[in-house]
Amino acid sequence: MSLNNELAELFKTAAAVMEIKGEAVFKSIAFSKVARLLGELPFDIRKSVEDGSIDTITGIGKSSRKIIEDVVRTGTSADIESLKSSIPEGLVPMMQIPSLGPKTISMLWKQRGITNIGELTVAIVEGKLEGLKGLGEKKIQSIKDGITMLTAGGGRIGLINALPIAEKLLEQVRALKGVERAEVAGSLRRWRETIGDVDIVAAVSATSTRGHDISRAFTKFPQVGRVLGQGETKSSVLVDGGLQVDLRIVPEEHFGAAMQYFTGSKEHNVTLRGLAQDKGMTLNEWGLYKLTEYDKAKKLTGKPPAVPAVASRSEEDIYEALGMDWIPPELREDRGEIALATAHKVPKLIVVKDIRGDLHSHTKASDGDSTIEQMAEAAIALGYEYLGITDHSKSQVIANGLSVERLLKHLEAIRKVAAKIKGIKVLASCEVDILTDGTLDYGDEILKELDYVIASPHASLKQDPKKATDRLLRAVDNRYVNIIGHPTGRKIDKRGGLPVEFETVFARAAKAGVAMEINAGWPRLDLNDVNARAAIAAGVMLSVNTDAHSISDFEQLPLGISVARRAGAEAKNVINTLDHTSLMKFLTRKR
DNA sequence: GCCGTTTTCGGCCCGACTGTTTTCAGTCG
Repeated sequence: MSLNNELAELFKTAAAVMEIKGEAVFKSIAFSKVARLLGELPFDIRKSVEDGSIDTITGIGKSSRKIIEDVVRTGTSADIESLKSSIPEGLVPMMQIPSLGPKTISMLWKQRGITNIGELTVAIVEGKLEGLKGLGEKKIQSIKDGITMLTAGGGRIGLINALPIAEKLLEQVRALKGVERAEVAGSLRRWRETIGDVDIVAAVSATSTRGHDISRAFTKFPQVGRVLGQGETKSSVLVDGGLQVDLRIVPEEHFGAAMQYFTGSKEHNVTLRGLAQDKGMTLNEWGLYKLTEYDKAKKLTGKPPAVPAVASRSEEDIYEALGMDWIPPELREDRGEIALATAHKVPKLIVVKDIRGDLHSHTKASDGDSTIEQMAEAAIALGYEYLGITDHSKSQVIANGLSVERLLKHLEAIRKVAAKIKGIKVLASCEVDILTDGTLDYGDEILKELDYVIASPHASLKQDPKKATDRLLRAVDNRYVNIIGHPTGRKIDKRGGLPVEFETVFARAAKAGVAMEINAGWPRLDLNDVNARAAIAAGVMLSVNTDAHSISDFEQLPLGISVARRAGAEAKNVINTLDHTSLMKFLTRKR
């Protein structure tokens, strides 16, 4: 784990400890913010400590800075250690249990001596929680269920698995009587790589009283396994497979506000609501309101009041009323997008249709399922101008990598297809392994025979940062290398991949004219959004490819595009939006 | 704990739902 991530974990733990101890909530919020910040920093925090620029990072104050400096210099922080040792270690992981929060954990500890999830499980089974204030039969049951869900590996599921489930449910919701329109919100709308739950917002006409019926009908869908909650405006269920799905029902005039609110992210919304306050307004799931009117009415009724909203019908209205451009959901992570929107400088994000060809694909020659012709025909059907055939190199024995002899024959076969087939340029290339020390799997005398070269790490993905960084640098330096494929080799939920110091690699790649791939194949999505964002900032070109091993794999392109969009990429940042002539200019300028 | 062209002190986002409550605390997103 990188130092940034280690520190992020440290601050996360510290925040949890403070919550359990019941310290001022804003302290733990501040530490949570520092944790998130560190996890997303595109550079090594060590550098900021050394050159003093840590002072300029908003969110890191005096206390956090001391903790970070201590850890950088000595490997540990006395402040954090004493905080951690002030409560039993096992209490912190209990925070992961759904429906169990800091207050209850603290009570369980003080009144029943429970200090970890195991003891809690035993206490429930033995009926030792009875008689505790606020813990009735149902609450205990929901804690029990929460533990089961957590230990079953519960939590987030992959984007690729959530998409079809959500699509089906959306269709069913739209078909319900009284529903005027419905859309998916939440992290799925933001295309996060993993999804905690699916959020669906449904609009009913302003005069409709069908909220309850719709809510009820939703909980009766055939794929619903369990109903977690059901109200007039909101229902939560678990569908088969354990995924939580929330439905919110709002009058149509509040649809935009509800979509904005439930799309999140939470951090984006918190910042936005702070901004609304600065402007004398308040923003909630019902709309944007003038604070004076809203407060006055709320004091009278004690409830969210029915005063006219400044904006609520569409998201565009809300952002506009706050003085900014509408922000694409993929950017709503509080990573600077609100400042951009206020300055009217929101990037015109790349879309799937901008892509003119795929530069990473496999055939039967190595470990693909289809022939060169089949892949080319599929690419034509997608409207592509070009397709790069990039089978594996000789070290990928498991993937039937090509020996030099087989490669030369394969190149001939590709060129034969290229000459014959109309309507697409088929490029003869290869996905060449970047070996452990950064040398490539073929010598230059072979590489120069290829139209271009994509070089990727496949094995030895547990190197230390220095070795991993040098490995990629050496590949970037090769005069024939044009693209670094899936630069870290990570697989979502399976392995972390190489701990590359990307600041260094990106600087070199920008200078050398080497593109970095966003591999759209699940579960790679590599580079990820944060690294791709840093690449763009460093002036590096990206290449979004599917790494297709069969013609159906081309369909995964939207996943890669979503990563590019989350990184703030425009078409001009991605080489395979170029027409064929411009692309070849890019690919040959190093030679 | 962090922040500041209204503030170095006094703020800091907001509502729904649940359960166990006779008016609210805890949790969640």
